[in-house]
Amino acid sequence: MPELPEAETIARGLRAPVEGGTITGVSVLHADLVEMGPAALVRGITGAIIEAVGRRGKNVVLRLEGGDHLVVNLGMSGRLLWRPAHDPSPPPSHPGVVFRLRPAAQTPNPRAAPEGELVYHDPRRFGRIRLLTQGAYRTWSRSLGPEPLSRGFTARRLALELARSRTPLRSWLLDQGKVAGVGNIYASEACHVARLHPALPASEVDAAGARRLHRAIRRVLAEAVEGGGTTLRDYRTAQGWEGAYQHSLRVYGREGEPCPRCGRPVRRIVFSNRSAFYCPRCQPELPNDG
DNA sequence: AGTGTATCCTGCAGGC
DNA sequence: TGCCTGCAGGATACAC
Repeated sequence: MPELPEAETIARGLRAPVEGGTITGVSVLHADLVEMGPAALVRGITGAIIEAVGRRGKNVVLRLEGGDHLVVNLGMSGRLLWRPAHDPSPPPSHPGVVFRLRPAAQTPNPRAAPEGELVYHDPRRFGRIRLLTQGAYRTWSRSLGPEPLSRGFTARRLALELARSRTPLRSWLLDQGKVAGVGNIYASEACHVARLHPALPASEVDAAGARRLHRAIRRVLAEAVEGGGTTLRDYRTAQGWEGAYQHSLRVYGREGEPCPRCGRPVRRIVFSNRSAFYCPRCQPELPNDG
């Protein structure tokens, strides 16, 4: 899934319909999606007002009145879909949890205001929904690395952290404790933009490489947010639309196609059981190769 | 510490 | 058409 740009796009699309709304009911269709169990979720959020919709890493976060946070990790195939009342479009095929909402905008007769639904949809059910108290949320958030699009994510900090690990760069980037929100697609894309081999040990990235990587991560993620995310198969925005960034991918999923920089065929390698895509010419094995 | 493997699941593409 | 295999954006636990 959904990596940072997809979670960000979903969060943005939920703000208008959801913020300020009240959760009037919850239906849990797949209990395995709810970390603390359906009963505790229903008890914990029914009647709560959603104060803000945000994102942390790849997670969509609903901040509730009173300080609790509803954290949604979309796994591989999760969607968060806003369905206005009386929406004529067909309902989601794999609903897992349905939140019924009374919108913030008060009509003259609030009881007449139609409810909408926020549907968590997830065919593979790798996603997880959890309700955290304010303190638990802070603890969880601190376990994640910096937000790559925030000011706290600096080239200097990145260089210092890279130097501490010999794990392959792609694996390092997938570690949510190092940088929050990068997944397999954008890890390959960022490595390509930075001209660093995905299997290069992190500590072998030199100072110039770390500066390029810092810029590349931010550029790729920001571009993908602008494109509304990457739809390969499952991802949709909160409105059910596909993203557009799949048309702008440089190397991910493009084995054998020409590198957009030099024209050499893109290669695919597998390590840690996952594919990485790279250009053998632009991203040589060793930092001072080629 | 880091890596490979397996696990949770379903859907889909490709080969036969 | 149908069966089988492999693969997929994530996260975690385990053995080595």
